[in-house]
Amino acid sequence: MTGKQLGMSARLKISRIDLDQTLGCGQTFRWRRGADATWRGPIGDCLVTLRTSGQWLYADGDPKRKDLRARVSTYLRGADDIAEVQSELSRDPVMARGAGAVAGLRIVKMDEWECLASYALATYANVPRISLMIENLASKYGDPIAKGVHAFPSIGRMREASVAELRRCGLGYRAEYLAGICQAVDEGRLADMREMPDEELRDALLELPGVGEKVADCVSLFGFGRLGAFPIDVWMQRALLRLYGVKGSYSRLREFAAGRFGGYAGYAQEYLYYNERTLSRSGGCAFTRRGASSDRTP
DNA sequence: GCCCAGGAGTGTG
DNA sequence: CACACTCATGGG
Repeated sequence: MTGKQLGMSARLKISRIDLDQTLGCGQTFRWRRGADATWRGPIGDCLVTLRTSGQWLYADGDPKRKDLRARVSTYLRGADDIAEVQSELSRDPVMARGAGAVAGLRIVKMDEWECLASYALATYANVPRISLMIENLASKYGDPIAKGVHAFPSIGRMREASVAELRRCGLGYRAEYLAGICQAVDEGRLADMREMPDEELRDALLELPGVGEKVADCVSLFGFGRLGAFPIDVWMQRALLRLYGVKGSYSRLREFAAGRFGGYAGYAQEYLYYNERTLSRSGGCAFTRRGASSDRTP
């Protein structure tokens, strides 16, 4: 093929979606925002550019992909009923006050393997560095899918790499964990895990080296689409203390969240995470503990 | 230079 | 059960 390809375009209706909230909140690591408010990133082996206009979401991608619309819709969980999510969560007064400000945030549905490997690297590192580690791995082991962009590497391809080689991608001590996960998991195992009930899946993930409760919950939520999962990191500890006055062990906070947020705890978690990390940085907290907006910075 | 980061594993009280 | 310590390294 010679000459520039315009690429295939698809138009989707995904209720209330906000790409900045959804792709910039830190749940996923490979999307980049352009100055024109477009977002570019890989979905599997397809590089996609997204933009919103009015109530429509436009997706541009590889012209050879006939399933671009389906891929994007699945990835952004277009079938989720956000009105119902918001309604359910708003039985909690704190959520009732702030959830509307983040109604455009959707949990993503990442590829299971990409999610597992990515969050295994996400321990004790900030989001920019996690992105760096992943891009290093992709450019070294992933198939090229566009100029300067590589797909996330397959399990098989990454399994062939030595620990020392992985470490050279800047993984630090995480290299051994990733290598161990590659040994313990294959496509068949991931397929089995898709069929497991939530708790069994969580236990299966916890058996993997370098996977603790927080990573297991992230992978359950963003990789396997279990919306009841509630990952707790330092930001969530702060949010739960500040907004609900609760603190304690992981299991204690987890039980609090399950009782308070139910089956959509994953959405509540991401709402609070986004609020704590992004909104409170600029002094514009959507969620407040009590009173309408009395504790906002004027 | 310093502190922090979407923690987990291991050992100890 | 709760802590304390270590792990390796780039970002802000």
